[in-house]
Amino acid sequence: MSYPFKEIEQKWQKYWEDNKTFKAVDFSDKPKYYVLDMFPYPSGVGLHVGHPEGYIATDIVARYKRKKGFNVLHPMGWDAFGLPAENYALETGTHPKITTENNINTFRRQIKSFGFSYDWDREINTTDPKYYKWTQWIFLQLYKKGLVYRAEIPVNWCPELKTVLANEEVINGKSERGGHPVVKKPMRQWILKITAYADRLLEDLDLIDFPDSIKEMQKNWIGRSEGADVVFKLAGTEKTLNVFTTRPDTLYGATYMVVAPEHSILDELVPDEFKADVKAYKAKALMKSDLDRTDLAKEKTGVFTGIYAINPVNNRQIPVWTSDYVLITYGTGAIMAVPGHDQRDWEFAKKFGLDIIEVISGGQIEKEAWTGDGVLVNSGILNGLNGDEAKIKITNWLEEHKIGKATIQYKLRDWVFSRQRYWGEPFPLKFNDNGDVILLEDDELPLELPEIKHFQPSGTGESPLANVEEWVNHIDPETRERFHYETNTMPQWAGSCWYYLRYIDPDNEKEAWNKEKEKYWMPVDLYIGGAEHAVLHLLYARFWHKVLYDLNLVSTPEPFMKLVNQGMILGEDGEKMSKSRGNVINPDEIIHKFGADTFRMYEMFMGPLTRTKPWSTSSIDGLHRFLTKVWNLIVDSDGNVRTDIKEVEPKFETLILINKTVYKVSKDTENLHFNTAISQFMIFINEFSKLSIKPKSVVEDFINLLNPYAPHLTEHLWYMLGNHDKELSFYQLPEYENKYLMADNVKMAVQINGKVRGSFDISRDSDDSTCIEAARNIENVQRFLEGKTIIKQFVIKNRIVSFVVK
RNA sequence: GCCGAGGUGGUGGAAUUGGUAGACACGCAUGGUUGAGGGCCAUGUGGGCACUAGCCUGUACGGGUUCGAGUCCCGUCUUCGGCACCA
Repeated sequence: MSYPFKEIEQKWQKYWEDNKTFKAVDFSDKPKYYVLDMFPYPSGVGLHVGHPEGYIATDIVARYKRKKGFNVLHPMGWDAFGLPAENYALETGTHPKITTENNINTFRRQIKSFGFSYDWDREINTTDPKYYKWTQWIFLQLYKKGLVYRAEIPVNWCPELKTVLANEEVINGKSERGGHPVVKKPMRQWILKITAYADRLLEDLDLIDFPDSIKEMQKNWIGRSEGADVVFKLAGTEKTLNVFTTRPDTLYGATYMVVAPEHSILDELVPDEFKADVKAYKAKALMKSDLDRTDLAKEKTGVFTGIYAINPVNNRQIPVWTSDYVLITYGTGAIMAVPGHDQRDWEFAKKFGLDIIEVISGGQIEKEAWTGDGVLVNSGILNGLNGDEAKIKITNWLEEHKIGKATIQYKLRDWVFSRQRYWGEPFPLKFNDNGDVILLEDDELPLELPEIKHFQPSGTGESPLANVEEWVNHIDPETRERFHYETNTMPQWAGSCWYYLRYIDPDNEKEAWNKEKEKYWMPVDLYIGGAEHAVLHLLYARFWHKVLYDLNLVSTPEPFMKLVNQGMILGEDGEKMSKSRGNVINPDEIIHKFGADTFRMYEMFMGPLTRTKPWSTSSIDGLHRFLTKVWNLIVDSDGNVRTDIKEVEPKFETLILINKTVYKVSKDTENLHFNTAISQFMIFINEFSKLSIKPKSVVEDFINLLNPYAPHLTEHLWYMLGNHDKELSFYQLPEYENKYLMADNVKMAVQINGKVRGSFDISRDSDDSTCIEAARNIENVQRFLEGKTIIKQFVIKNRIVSFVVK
């Protein structure tokens, strides 16, 4: 059995599109609700079943909220810059623009087949010059605010492919394509000063409702740690060596120092007899690929530099080593090593025979470093204090002597914002022959990508744009001054950092968005997408938003109030879906066979939205059966409304059933517990279909309630039932009445020593003695009470009568 | 190694503040409808003993608190996600 879903779904999708049913209106007396999906990258393989999971969830919420009286903004667009289209162009010569357009058309068609209530008039595309004009404009605002700089940064250079690779293209130190070795090579890059916002990105996590795991990941990524900077004098020179430490309390235990192989003192101060060793070590460390680094993680390496530092607290001379376990990118690129109380330093000291001194009691430092708490020993002025006291005392001491101060360090690094690629936003700036940076004026935007035919990298690591002589170089027609454009482009994150703002005012040609509209729609109330964007996208977008907030361009400190990650959908074999495993499910086929409404309900019924769960094609039958039952409840075999649906007053039990359903579905929908809401729909149908006469008002309430989940079928049935004045999508949802939620009778269980020995029906809120009386009357209960002494008896209202016996 | 989230029937999964574990669905079994198949309807379905009322046992494993634990506490194992020498 089935029902004519194909006709119904086509009919209503066309109706909604023709009538722009779901157009979001700017400004309204109604409260607003902004529900956002992470927009997709339109890949060549089309939509897979994981994509729609989040989209279905947001669509149910959007439709639900609309029917609860909210003015809903629910948009969709395309994050279309990126590597795959460019790599495809390299292989086939097809321009990324063409590929992108084709892919978008496929994605749009597929997404529309689900009947989502997007306002398609707000569709955006990050590769559209009308869109990236404003991405460039925002970059200029960041630049003018002093948040952009250029620096030599090591990038992933693949000599074989003659190109620079993104981190995600490097797997275990080799290129994803071809498996060629990848090395670090310094190149000049544009960098955004995200570290300037580290503290606020951290603190403001408190303002937003994100999953704990995501907050935790962002916290770790930002990696704030409190400690102190300490200045060490170097023996025999006026130079000093600065370190950052989180354990200033262990300063007396510092027996040597380590600098990163890239540290500048290695170029200046190494005595001649050590130069060769140090140079060799540095060369080896720099040549190391990522693969080697992780492989060698266990065994410490390093060389003595011949330099000595002086521990300021005890004037002890300690050797300075260099080792790649100290990172140039964190802190000052140098550490004071306290082998007694840091495991890495301990291992290094053991290997190279350096002194290990105990300064915190409690451990056995001959066996391993002691990182726990304890009382300070062998520590001069700190002896006898505990760790926290010692930290404060020594930090004050350092500050008094002007050789240190309390500091906060972040793991977060500035954001390398350029890519040596064609298919991205060009930077809105140019250079004159002196190399000065000249920002483009607003009226020169967008700086469009030139049309090109060859996408080969230049061979020097520059982007393919470097080959386009006529685009790169130009001469000012008036001043005859020569300029050249930047050939790097922006990373894929750029467009997705602010797209949620463009939806608010997508056609605005004068400004990125209108401020009044921004004030009306922002912030995003609910944002749903995959957990793979836990850190980067969400952190970058939050960063841009905060900058825009400081520039008074947006009205909220955070862009997304509530974030939910949908779980991954696995193949039927419980493995991740992939072409190679052959377990990929094509949503087109499922919709063709069962219809969009069935697909929507199935994916929501599978389990909690946030959990990973395997696909099961046979389970879809159950949902299709359910919708067919709904159809058959109302429509007879001739296609007419059944005659047992009558305009009669519902019986009390029927009112209980529908009110319970309204209550449960409303509550579950608001909490995104779609699976249990659907279960309640099924319970309703199973009970209700037993009635010989079906009250029309109850049928209508049910159809109304089901609408956000199965919009096509319900819209159709609603119309069949004779409601022609307006779409069901705009009817208010039914409300429940409390008096029907509490049944008059309750079923209570009887426990003896905690085991259930029977149950009985009794009127709600009966007093304790009545309940005990009823419980004692049960035969099986009597059997267990016989010959026993009752020590205790009590009643949990409307639930349990409990006897404790001996 | 560290951080985070999980572990409930053959399967996906339900279970207010601790209060009748397994809702709902898939699958399976039996019966009905049908020329047959499919579909649909009915009944049953954690394991075990009785198979009628009922009893024992059971939510990764081992302890504990409680009249009562999937839920709370301690320990262990395990799966998934993230980070990875961050001083």
